[in-house]
Amino acid sequence: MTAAERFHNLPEEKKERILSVASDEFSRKGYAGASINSIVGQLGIAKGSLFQYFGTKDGLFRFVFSHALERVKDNLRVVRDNASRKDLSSRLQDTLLAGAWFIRKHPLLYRLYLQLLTDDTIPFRNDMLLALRQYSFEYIRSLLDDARRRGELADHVELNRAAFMLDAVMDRFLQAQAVPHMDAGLGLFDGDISDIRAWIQDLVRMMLSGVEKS
Amino acid sequence: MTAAERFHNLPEEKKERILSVASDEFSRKGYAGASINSIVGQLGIAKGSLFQYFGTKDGLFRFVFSHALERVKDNLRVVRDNASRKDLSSRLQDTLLAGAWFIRKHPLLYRLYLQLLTDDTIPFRNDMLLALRQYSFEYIRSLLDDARRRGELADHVELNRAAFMLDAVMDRFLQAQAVPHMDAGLGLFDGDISDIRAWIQDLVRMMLSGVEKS
Amino acid sequence: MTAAERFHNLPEEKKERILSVASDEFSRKGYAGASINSIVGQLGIAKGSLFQYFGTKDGLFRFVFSHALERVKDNLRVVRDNASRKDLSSRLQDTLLAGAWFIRKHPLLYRLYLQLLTDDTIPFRNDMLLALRQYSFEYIRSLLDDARRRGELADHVELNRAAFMLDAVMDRFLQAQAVPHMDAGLGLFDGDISDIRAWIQDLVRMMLSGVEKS
Amino acid sequence: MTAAERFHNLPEEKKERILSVASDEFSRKGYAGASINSIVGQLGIAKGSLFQYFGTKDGLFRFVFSHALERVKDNLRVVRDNASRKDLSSRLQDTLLAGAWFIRKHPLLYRLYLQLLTDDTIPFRNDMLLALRQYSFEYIRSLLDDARRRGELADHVELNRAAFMLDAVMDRFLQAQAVPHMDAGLGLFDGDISDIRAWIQDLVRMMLSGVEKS
DNA sequence: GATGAATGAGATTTCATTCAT
DNA sequence: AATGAATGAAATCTCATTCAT
Repeated sequence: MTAAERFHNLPEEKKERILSVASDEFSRKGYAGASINSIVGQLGIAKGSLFQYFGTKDGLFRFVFSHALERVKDNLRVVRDNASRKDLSSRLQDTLLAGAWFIRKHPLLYRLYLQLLTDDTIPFRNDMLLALRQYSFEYIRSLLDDARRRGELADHVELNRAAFMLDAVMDRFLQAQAVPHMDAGLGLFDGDISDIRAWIQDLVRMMLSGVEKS
Repeated sequence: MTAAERFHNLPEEKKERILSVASDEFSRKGYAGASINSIVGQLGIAKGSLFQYFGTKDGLFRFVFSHALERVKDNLRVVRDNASRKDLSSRLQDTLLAGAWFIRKHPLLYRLYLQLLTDDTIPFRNDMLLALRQYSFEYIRSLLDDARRRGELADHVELNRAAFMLDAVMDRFLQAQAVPHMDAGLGLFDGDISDIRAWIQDLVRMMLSGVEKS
Repeated sequence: MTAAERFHNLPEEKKERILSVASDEFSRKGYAGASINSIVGQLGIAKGSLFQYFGTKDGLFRFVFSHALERVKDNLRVVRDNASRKDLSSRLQDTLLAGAWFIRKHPLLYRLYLQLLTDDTIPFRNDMLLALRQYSFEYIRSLLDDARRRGELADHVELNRAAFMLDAVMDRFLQAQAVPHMDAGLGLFDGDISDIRAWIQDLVRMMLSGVEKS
Repeated sequence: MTAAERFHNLPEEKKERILSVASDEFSRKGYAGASINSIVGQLGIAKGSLFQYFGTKDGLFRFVFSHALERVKDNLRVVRDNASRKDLSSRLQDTLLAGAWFIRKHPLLYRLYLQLLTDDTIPFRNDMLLALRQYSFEYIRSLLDDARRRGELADHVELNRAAFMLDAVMDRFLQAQAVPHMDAGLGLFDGDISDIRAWIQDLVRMMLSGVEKS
């Protein structure tokens, strides 16, 4: 019986507690800084048990990360299906709103992703990061492809570059929900989720139509 | 004599070598993952010496980070002074070009900054991060304030939000120079620096005037 | 019901598989290096089961070892009975041939014996080792006693010393069948079993020239 | 500075104590059974120090083993030089006597060698074992080559087989000095070293009757 | 009777830090 | 001022063993 299977057989409640504590530890301290001792201490289980479930620290990190990624995909899938008939602006707004809501509910997951950007010591970092960026980029591209087909985009717009820009702004917007100080101390995102609708609308409008006087 | 003073008295060449190796280690492995052993091993100096110069690992990291920040500020100062008379589009282009050039020359410094976003174990992380974002945000705001004064911006544009968007796109653009895979594997930035002028022009045009068919 | 009884009640096929895998593990890695995890992993049975059969790691090792010893005794018994009428030279040759054949068929058992020579941590090691050496030594002594009775030996030959010498040479000859490199890389024993008859004849002739009545 | 160099710089007395305790541990418990904790406990030094000197457990074992091997070679070299003019019988006697004396003085070293025979988990075991057997075998061969040149050997004697036999008997004789019970409980070697001269003479006579020109 | 989850002691190894030379 | 030997806490990981199901 493999390590992963052993974990799978645990009661749902225990699995969730373990994932939650481990996500917290990794997202707060990074891969190298995270401590198995600290995790089992918080969980109140034996050190050996964690290694029965995941084999190594790498194994635990990978499990935590892919679990998080699945959650993100689930979320995006729902958004895409519900919004497939609307115009580009509405779909971007829906995506951002869903993303913000998700991140506020699971702030650790986003921070896990940020670890990937910088930490060379994370095993399989490159694979994980590439998979993630491709997933996000291709989602945006599919929205733009639809928009072009419907004639919503100016002719001169090159889709890869536009996708890059939209991805960047949306990603930073989401980052600001999870990482303190990313709004430069302006307190832009301290309120509850309803306050950010106006932000989202304005952001999408600026991206789509610019800021210059015409 | 304090630790910092001891470091200050070293020959310039040695100081540079120490900073360079330490930056490399921290930016690659993060704060927790970095190893003093590895640093002194690469440098070929005694472990005790490093502690004479910086007191603790924290002290070393802080010194490395603030040194990097000073370099970034130097760079931006030059850009600002040289470009103060141009219009918003030109100034953004100049900034992005200078940033890209800087990051390609000092890729480690940017990765150091990314560490700050995620690692709670970094001492004084919050202070450092806030200082950094404020510096960047205020730079963009000053560009926008000038543009409004000159009547270059549409009336409805709210400056904080616009600054946020510009900051986001530009930051991601710079990120893509330093972190592999951030361009989703499209190889957008593999060429040399002259290849990205077209990118920068298009990016700035999209930010300022949008992508939608008018 | 005792642990041993529980094992005894298992189907013959299963018992053999367990003994074979355990012998392999112990003979390869020594007592301390052997891992119960590895054994049950290879067997595909539950860890708890092994402890039901043998109680402890010690118990398993002791069982494996005495089982092996019984096999050796069985083999020698057959040789002794079949060869009781021949002269010393023929009986030594028969013994060596039977020994070589046995070791090629059960190489692990011989290596198990070698473990005993060195590993203080093996439980009851001294008892086991003494029993084994006595068994072997007395077998040789009995051959020599017969030879003296038949007048095959020179008068000056002291039987204990002669037994020691014969035991030594024969043991090393057998060792060379089981342990790679004991022939100093000459490849003396790489061929199949028929190739070693000449070796055996020559070895016995050299040994006996020293003790036989001329 | 490498680990080995660090050890080299220690005061002679300390180095000897460390080697002695480590040899004892390895030779008593085997590679896997030996415990770094136990070694540093006996030495009264910090665990980290041992790793500064030898890097890993493997490194420590290898150092201990090659140190032991050098001692053996030193011993043999002295014997060979002092005895080069004598006939085969005298030289074998000298070798055995020197070997017995050496083993009684350093019983651990011989037991270290026995570990090699059986333990697959010892790093570089095959290389070490082959080197050792070749060294021993070639020493015997050189004695026999000399003897043949001097016309001391019967024509029919094949040198490899004769070397094998001599090596075997002598090795077992030495083994009996270091491993209790190898004399089958007869107490043959319990006395002091002078008692074994008679043994040696008789052993050599028996061995050579088989190979010498009559 | 068989299972395998749980355990926690103990294994090897790394680390930042101190301090005598 | 520079060194690097010494340290011991803490890291990851393995292990034999127990016991409820």
